[in-house]
Amino acid sequence: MKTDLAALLNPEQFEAATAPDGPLLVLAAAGTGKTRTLVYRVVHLLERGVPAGRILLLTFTNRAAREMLERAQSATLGLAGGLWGGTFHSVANRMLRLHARALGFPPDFAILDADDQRSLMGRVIKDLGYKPKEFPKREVVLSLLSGAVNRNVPVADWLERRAATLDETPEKLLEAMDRYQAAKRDMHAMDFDDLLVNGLRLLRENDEARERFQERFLHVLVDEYQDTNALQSEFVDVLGARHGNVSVVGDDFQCIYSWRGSEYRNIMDFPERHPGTRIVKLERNYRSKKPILDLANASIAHNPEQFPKTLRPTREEKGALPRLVEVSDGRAQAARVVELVRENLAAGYRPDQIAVLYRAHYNAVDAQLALARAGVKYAITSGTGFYEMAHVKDVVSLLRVAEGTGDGLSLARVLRLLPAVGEATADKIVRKVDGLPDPESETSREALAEALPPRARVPWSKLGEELGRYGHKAFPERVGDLVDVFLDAFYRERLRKDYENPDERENDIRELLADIAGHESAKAFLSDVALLTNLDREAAAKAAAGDAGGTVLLSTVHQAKGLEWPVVILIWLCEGVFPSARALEDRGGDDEERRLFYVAATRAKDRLYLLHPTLRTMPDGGCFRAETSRFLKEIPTTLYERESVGLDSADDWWSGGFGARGGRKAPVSRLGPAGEPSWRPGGIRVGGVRLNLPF
DNA sequence: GTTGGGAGAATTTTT
DNA sequence: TTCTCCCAAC
Repeated sequence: MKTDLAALLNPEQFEAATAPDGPLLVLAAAGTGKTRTLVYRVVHLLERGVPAGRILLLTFTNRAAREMLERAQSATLGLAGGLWGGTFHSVANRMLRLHARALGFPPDFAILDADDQRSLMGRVIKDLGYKPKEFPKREVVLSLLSGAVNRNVPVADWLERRAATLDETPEKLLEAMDRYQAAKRDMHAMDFDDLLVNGLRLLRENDEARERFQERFLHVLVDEYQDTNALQSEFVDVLGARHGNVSVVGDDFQCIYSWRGSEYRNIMDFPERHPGTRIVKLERNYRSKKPILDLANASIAHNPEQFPKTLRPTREEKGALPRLVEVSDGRAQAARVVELVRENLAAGYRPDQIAVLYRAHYNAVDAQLALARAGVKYAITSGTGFYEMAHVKDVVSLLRVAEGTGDGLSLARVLRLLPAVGEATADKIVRKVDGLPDPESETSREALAEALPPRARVPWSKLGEELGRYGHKAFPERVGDLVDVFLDAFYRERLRKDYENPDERENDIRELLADIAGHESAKAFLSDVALLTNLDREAAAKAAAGDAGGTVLLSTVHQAKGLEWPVVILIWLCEGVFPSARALEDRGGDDEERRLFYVAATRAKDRLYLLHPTLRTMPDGGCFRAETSRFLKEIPTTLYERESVGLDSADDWWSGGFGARGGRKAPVSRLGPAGEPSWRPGGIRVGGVRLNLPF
């Protein structure tokens, strides 16, 4: 029985979902059922008889891919099995694993995450003989390189364009970048950008691979197309060239990734690059009440150069005006957030119907603290993901060594965990064993042990013996055994010495083991561990928690994209924070920040709160006046109501009554709390998301 | 070469 | 507050 799409979709959505073969561009404003339409297009294709294996669905987050696949799967009673869906990075990864040799890589090439990239670049710069202060920071060099790569521009040209911002000659920068690229190649490793670059190169240069995938994918569908960069749009074009069935969905208003090379012009140029494109516009908003849309529309109207588009509300019930809340400073803001959360809970909303959104992770600190103290359950999407945490990466490196897929980096990482072994010793050994010891060979292990300082030999031999047995045990037990020995031999002690929360970290490792056991094999886990993000673990953790009402979510606006909540509390609407001062330095930065504000506002269904502190405190304890965000000032005052919470409501912290902190009548120059963390946070961790309490 | 203490800086967004 | 870097002592 076929799904009755006409009954489920409005006429425009229906047109998009059931459009005949050929290129299709769906311009979908926020909350107009974009994802729904794309899901039902997949459903339509499947029910029309297109085999799932011949459909490719590209998204920007794994979460989006998973959600869409699940929905398609249930709508078609399982027809969607075998459909390829995922981020550009993960799909490229999948293709590269199948054809790695064609590009001179082994199929089990490693993927460097941001942290690996940093250390590799740091090493390159050091090897070139620069002292840390003589050369731009490794992050700067990496981001320049990435900027060029993602725009598909020669690095030299890109450096020339950025000449004004450079502290070093292009020649020296290029030298460091070349060395970095060569080092990756020597290690048979790719970084995130390489997945895109090499994925595209594979399709362009390797006839077999190109034929295979072009033929295979009868339909290519792309979500959030406005966020594609030069590499990604070409990737789509090449894949779709054979059958010409490329369906893309996007909203130029919501392009918020141009800092990493996204080109919203891709979406405007799509019809030119794909002659015969059918264009469908979705403008009926099903999400937000009218006052929220009015505010969002008024804000985005300040941006030049967009496809003209107006969100039309379908929810005609009279909603409350968005409320602008002025507070004295970050702590008062946090207190107000708690009150607003409580008010809305009292009004009948569940915790998971409320979100607190902000520009940057660190903006969440105050609110987090206040919610924790108030006993409100919340979850937070933090900056460092589970798989990026040092102790998790230590274990992953160990696994790489055991599986024999390790490179010098992972061996060095494991060795450095031994007592009395530092960078130099580890490097010496890695060079000696040429990056890859044979864990099964006793002589190889002994040779390695000889190079170790005496203190490290006993712990190493314990681990070495287990490594020797590793290959003879079954998965996943062998992983558990290995990690147990690793912990007992020396790692537990290391955790105790280096960190304040060794037990929590050991728990993370147990969690990691459970995760690994959920995979088909250790190798399968290793091949995509770098691509797993904290968002992926979110749903799993939520399901595991099994909370009926869920939790209030704290999130950056970027990570909130594509999601919606009845109640949205947007904080830190100050000049320099939102819009971010750094972002404003870039060309078009103002526009992009405004799009980000638009995304934030359109997450709200019923109620939108816009908070802005009038004071900002600095890390050193000083403070200064914070200008109201331009995004608030440029909106007609009739579009929101104003509530002022002056210093009086912040009096409690002033007099020390703020929670159990034990107040101090602090002068303005020292607002930082001075108490010790004697309480436990009331929040939960979501997936890899850790509560990093600042004190 | 390693380790630990102390000084100084610091906060954009993500695959 | 934490992170990073630098320097002196083992």
